[in-house]
Amino acid sequence: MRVLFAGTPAVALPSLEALLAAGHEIVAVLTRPDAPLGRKKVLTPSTVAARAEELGLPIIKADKVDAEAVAAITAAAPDVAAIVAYGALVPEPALHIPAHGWVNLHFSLLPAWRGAAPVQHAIIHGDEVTGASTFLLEKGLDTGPVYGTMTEAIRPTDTSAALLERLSHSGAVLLAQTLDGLAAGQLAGVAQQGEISLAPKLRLEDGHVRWSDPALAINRRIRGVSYEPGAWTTLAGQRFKLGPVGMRGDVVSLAPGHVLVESKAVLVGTGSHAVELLEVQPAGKKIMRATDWARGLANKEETVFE
RNA sequence: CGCGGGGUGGAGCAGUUCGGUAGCUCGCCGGGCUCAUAACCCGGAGGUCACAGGUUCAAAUCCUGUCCCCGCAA
Repeated sequence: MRVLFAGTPAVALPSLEALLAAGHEIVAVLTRPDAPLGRKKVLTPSTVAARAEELGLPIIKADKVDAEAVAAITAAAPDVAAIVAYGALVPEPALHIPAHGWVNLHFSLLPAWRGAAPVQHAIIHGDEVTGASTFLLEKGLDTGPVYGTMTEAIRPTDTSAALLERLSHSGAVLLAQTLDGLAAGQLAGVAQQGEISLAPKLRLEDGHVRWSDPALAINRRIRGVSYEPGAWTTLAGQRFKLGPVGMRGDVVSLAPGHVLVESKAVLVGTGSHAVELLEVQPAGKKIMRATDWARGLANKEETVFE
């Protein structure tokens, strides 16, 4: 089929590759415009744009599907649009350009975790299983009929970044299969059934660790917000970033936020038992092992996170 | 010129206010103790103190400029 591929970040890349490998004709790639990246604000093309460039595919750069984008898409005359983490909503009129509509690869088992950050919310919520779904895009947010799903176990140490990486590959296979099914005319969408939950985009504040929370909740929150927007606490009023932590159920006497430096481990008290810090990043410093950070601490006994 | 922190042996830091050739906790190498060890004891290697210029008898430390890293904000 003639496919319009819409996607922006690295997580969309496996899907693009899978569709090409499956023999679909990518008539155009819709992606978000180059954005300033990092402190130096270097204008950088999206991951998808960069790859599409290499492949010599026609690229449509738009931060939203406006009249100009609609014209470009129409001109490309796709039979179907495949959309994976494009980064903006597709307005109603554009949904009807391809005969088969827009097929979205979403990283949850719909109707669970509708929204921009399904993987993150699944981890924070403590789900043991998640997955990916392909469905027909319609006006409502992630509400369309589902074409196919695949499941993926959430490992106890999974960060959103790691889980999303796995899902981006397994989901790509699902997306390719879905398009194959549509091309063969053998696939019909099924209305979403089950408990609905919402997964709005995470804010910086979502990464703020509350030490009075139970260790398990803290562990999940940190993994859920890693790599973006990142977990943090404060130390002496300054931002202190946290990598995933280990669980130390044997230490229950440490007050929330208080730090205990052992010879080979750095522990922090929570509302339940202690957690072990593994990688940390104090303000103004590079990311470092928690044990290294603790080595340079002036007064270890008085170190308390707010 | 958005605000701020920082560049000191392999790692994390102290020392910079009040100049006088470098210290702490580790790691590493060798030896010892031990059934054994991430524990302990003894010894050792390793640093042009980011870079350049300046002041001075003398600069990690004072002055000027440059590069790089990071937190915040956008």
